[in-house]
Parts: sequence; structure tokens; C-alpha cells
Amino acid sequence: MTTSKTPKPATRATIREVALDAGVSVAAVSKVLRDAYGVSDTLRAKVRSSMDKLNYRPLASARGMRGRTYTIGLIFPDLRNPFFGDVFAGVNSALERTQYQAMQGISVSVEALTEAMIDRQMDGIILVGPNEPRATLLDIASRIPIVAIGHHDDPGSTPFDIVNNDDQLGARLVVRHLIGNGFRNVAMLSLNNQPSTVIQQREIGYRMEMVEQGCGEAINIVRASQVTRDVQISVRRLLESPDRPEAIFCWTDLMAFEAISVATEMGLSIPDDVAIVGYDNTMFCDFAQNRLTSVDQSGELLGLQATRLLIERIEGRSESEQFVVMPRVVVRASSKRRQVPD
Amino acid sequence: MTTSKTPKPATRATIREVALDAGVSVAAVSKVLRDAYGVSDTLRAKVRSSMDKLNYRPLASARGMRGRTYTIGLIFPDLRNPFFGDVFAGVNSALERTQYQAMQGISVSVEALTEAMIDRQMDGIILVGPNEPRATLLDIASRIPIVAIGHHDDPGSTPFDIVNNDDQLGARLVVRHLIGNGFRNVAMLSLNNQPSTVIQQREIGYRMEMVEQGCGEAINIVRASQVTRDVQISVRRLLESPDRPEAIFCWTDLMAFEAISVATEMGLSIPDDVAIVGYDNTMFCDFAQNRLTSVDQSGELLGLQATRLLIERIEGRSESEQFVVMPRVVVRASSKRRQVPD
DNA sequence: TGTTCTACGTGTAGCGTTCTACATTTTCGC
DNA sequence: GCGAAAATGTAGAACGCTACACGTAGAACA
Repeated sequence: MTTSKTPKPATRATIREVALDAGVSVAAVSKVLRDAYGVSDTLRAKVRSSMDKLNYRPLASARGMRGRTYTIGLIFPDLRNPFFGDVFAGVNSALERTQYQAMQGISVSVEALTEAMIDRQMDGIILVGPNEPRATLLDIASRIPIVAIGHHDDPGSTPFDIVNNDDQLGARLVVRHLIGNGFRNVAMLSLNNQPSTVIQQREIGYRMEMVEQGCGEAINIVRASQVTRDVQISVRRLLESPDRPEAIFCWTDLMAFEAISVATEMGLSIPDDVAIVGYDNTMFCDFAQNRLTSVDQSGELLGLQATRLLIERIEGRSESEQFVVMPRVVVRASSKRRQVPD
Repeated sequence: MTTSKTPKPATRATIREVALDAGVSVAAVSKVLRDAYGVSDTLRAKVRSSMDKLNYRPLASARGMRGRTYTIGLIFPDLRNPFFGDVFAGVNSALERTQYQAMQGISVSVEALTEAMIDRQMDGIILVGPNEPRATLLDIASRIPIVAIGHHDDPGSTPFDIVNNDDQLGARLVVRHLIGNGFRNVAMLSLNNQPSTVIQQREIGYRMEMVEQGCGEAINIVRASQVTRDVQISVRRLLESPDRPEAIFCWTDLMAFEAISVATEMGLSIPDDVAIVGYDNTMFCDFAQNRLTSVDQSGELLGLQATRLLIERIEGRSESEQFVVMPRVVVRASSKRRQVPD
């Protein structure tokens, strides 16, 4: 008398059951799963059909114990910025038709989040606009493949891949555009307390182009924190100052919208009293109440390339790469040519 | 001659190494980790100190093989909606000081995402505004604990928990507010192709309150898809129609911003030509270029409660619960009392 | 006809946890 | 003091996969 096995375990199928059903070894099923070498077409077909029949799906935890989990993590510094939606889209299209899945981490601290992702055996991490010091990034990179979107460093000097838009150029283009449209006293609204290389680059670009355009004496960088209240105060102070700038270049669309808000509140008209330009070209720029000129850094492309590079890394590449996209200014009414009162 | 073990494995510490270091069994360490019964204070202290010393962190995959992964998944239907940031914040504060981590899934299809999360052994899932048919939700709930934010169903009739704002009431409050401010011809801008119970409830609330306020004959529900272009066309058609509504109640802030955009483009003034009201009370409502009256459903509270309920569920509760928050109208200029031309 | 390759399959040892079953020690009522 | 109960600790079998190390059978070559 043999103990009969439960016929329908009601639980999800395992690789063993698939092997049993297909009449092959567990190892063979695993090979099919991984598209590994040494499987005949017949065997593959048999296994595939059993997998379908049993509705088999590999369990990520179990895979994680031996190798990959086919999961990559995404970390953003600021969730309120609508820009990250564009990056998402790019990540998604890169992941289509692969076994990989992306997950965005949710946490207060980026450091804690990174650890949590390592604990959870992510195969790799995409860090967007990381503010962490270089040493921290290097430490993370030594433990898990990462690619940084928006982090400037010398090509080849980092053990991780980098995907950037040319932030320095982006800032220069903005200044060139504004001055070309008759705004010479251009201030820049930047971020404080964040040693981000992206901000640095944009500030450098702004400075250099102002000088090259002969407006060096008008250089004026105001820094505020991300907090709405703080931005409002800074913008108001700027707009109330005796030599009110003719234009404000904001380091992010989000800040630009806040600038528009303050200007509107003060009864100023845009762009006649003050022009405003943002960065990211998010969907809100198009709205008629904003009509915000902004720099397009094609978040979607950034996300796509970052994902591609990350997967290459996970699958073995060892030399680091950089990918740079060219920014372009998308002109809208907020920086329309100045009507100089003759 | 004994083979000497590598002294510094350079790899992360495992539970075995902690046990070795603390001079106790692996089982004991596991107990400490899980706060399980049967550990003396002395042992606990020893183990804790070894864990600190070795910088030990449990590996989620390995835990997943036996029990929990201490990870919960978040699924949103529309990533562009800034509302979800509020929910995030709530989830985070509920997770503070727990071992759990939240991850937001990124994918085109909610169904695929759910499967991916089950594959990855999430302990539970929070579904925000799910559009899936009831049967699908029941199927998912039979395989993994879920709580739905924004899904209306009879209390006790679902095997999963529900956290809602009273959408019917929210809509009623909007109508009441608008009519109280002199707008009688109130149209509603809703969503098509999405059998969401949230939308249903808001439509019902709108209808009922319109009737009760004696404006039944003005009821007018226009439905558009989420696509920007589609919304614009619908709003434009509405505003160009011979009996242009005096106010538009938009089912989401996002749509309301688009409505403001179209109205602005057409040269209409808000609220004198048309009042506009949104739903969600997202941060953009405050901006002077929007000044959007909106319904606050406190996304943060929703996220907090959903997380609390989900963890309770994961840890054993079996009867389902519902939690309802009361919506309230936050009045801004976009619905200011009508200046009736006498 | 033997010998060497190559292609295809299989057996099985872990991976790092959890948790049941059990062993040992301490406490306590009488 | 004695036996029972409570408290504390341990051993070791899973969990579902991957991938290394082999075995085997034809094909190709001499």
C-alpha cells in the first residue's frame, strides 16, 4: 500500500512538477527556463507545453537564492517631480519582452532604500539624480550593479554606468535663448544643500554662457530647498528686489511652476514682467496656464538607455559606459520675445 | 594540518556566521530575528551585538523561501496623477519602524504586475483605484492578501480590506458648494471605458445631489479617456456648446488642470465664465495659475490606513474590514461666488 | 573499426532562512 | 526535596530553484 500523493495541490506549480509532467529532469526544465545551452527543440517544446498546462511561473525568491531575481530597482530623489513618469515609460519599454520587472522603491532615505533593495536581491539598481557623495555611490556599486541617471563624472572613472543629458549645454541653451529674446538680466533658481553634480553642471553652464554673452555682471544664482514654502520665499524676494531679473531660469519644472505661481500672485505678467524657463519639459508645461518654456532631456530615452545598460551589466559587461543625450529648448509663451517699450 | 577558513569572506554575513560569532545556534538567531518566543534577555543581547558587529541583514529571498519577505507591493493605475505621492507618504509613515518595505510596481498592465508581484513573494499588495472586474480582484485576493484603496463594494462582501473616501458624498459636496455659489448648470467630466466603482459613486453622487438641489434637468456627464488629447476635445466641445455649463466638476485634479488649460486657451475666465472643481486636492491646486477648488480625500491617511490593514492581514486577521474617510471641499478661486450680472 | 567530439540530458549539492520536534535546564508547588 | 511544568535552547528538514559535474549516444574523423 503506497501513500498516494495529493492530486491537486491547489498551490502553485513548482519546477519539479513541471519536470514530472513533461517526463524530463528538473535540470532540463531549468535549462529551458534560462534558455541555457544543451536543449533540443523537442525537449524544449515538451517542457514549454507542460509549463503552460500547469500554469507554471518561476518563483523569484528561489531563483534569488542561486542567481538572479529578474528584478531591478528604481530610486528617485523626489517623488513629486512629474519628470519621473517619463523615465518610467522608458524603463518599461526597455523591459518589454524580457523576464525583468522594475520596482520603484518607496522610502524616506535613499541609503536605507538601497540597502533594502540589496537585501531583496535586486539584480541591479537605477539611481536617478543621486545626491549621495561619490564614495557612497562607489560603495553601493561594489555590491550591486547600478547605473546612475543624472550624475556627472569623468568617463571611465566610475565602476558604474552613467546616463546623462548634457546639463551644462542645457543651461547654456536656455541662457542663449533668453538673451536672444531680449532678456539680459537672467537669474537662476537653484537648489541648496544638495551636492548634486547635475545642479553643479547647470550652474556652470549658466555662468559660462552669461559671461560669453556679455551679461556676466547679471549673474545671480538663488538657492532654495525643495520645500514649497522655501521656494516661494526665494522667488518673492527675487521679484521684489530693486533690480528685478528680467528672466528666471529654474532648475526644474516643478520650481518653475512655483515661480509662475508667485509671479502671478504678485500681479506680474509672464513674460513681459518676467520670463520663466524650466527644465524637464514635463506634461504640465503644455497647459495654457503655464505655457512654460523648458528644456527637454527626454526622460523616456534616459530611462530606456539606463535600463539597457543595466541589463548588459547584469549579464556580464565589465567596462563602464556613458550615454549622453542632447537637450533641446522647447519654446513656449513664458519666454516669448520681449516687447521692449520703445 | 587543518584547512583554514577564509577569515574575511568579503561577502555579506549570514545567519550562520552570526550564530557562530555569538556562540549560539542558528535557530536561536532566527528566533531573535523574528521576536519569537523562548529567548532569554542574555541570549538576545548576545545575538544583537553579533548582528551589529557583523553588519548582518537578513536576506529577503531566503526568508521568502520559508515565509515572509517583508515587502509589500503598491499598484497605481495612472502614474501621472500626482495624487499617488500623497498615498506614498502615508504608506511610508505606516511602515516606519517596521521591517516592511514598500515597492511600487512599474508596468503597462496591472494584471501582469500583480502576477509579477506574486512571483516575487510580496507579502501583500495595495491596489489603488483598481479597474479590474470584481472576479479578478477575488482571484487575486485568493492568492495573496490585498487591500484596495478606492473600490466600492458592500462591507463584508469581499475577502479583502477596503479603504475609501466617501466618493458619493465628495461629489455631493461639490455640487452643493457650486450651487450654493450660484452655479446651477453644473456638468461633470468623467472617465470612459473604465468600469471603476469610484467613478460610479461620484457620478451617482453628482446625479442625486443635482436632483435634490432642483437642477436635475442640467445633469450632463461627459466622458473622456485619460489621454490628454481626448480630454481637451471633450472640454472644448463642452465649452463651445450653446448651453455652456456654468461649472465643470472634473473627476480628478489632472483633468481639471486640463480643463483650466482649455478654458484659458479659449479666452474664458475662471470662475466668471466657467467654474472648475477637481478631486484629490493635489499640491498643484494651490498654485496661483490654477487656484483649483478640489475635494481633499487625504491620500496620506488612505495610504496609512491601507498599510495598517494590510499588515494586520498578513499577520493573521481573517475577517475583512473597511475604512472610510470623509472628503471635504477645499475652496479656492476657481469656484468663487458667481458675480451675477444684474 | 576504433577514437574523439559534440550535443543533449540528468543527479544533486547547495543557497539562507524558518519552524517543528525535541533535549535540557530552571522554577515552583507541595 | 521530588516531580511536573515552564522556560530556554538546539538539530535539521524543508522551501524552489541553479549550475556544476557527469553520463550517454551518435556523428565525424582517421
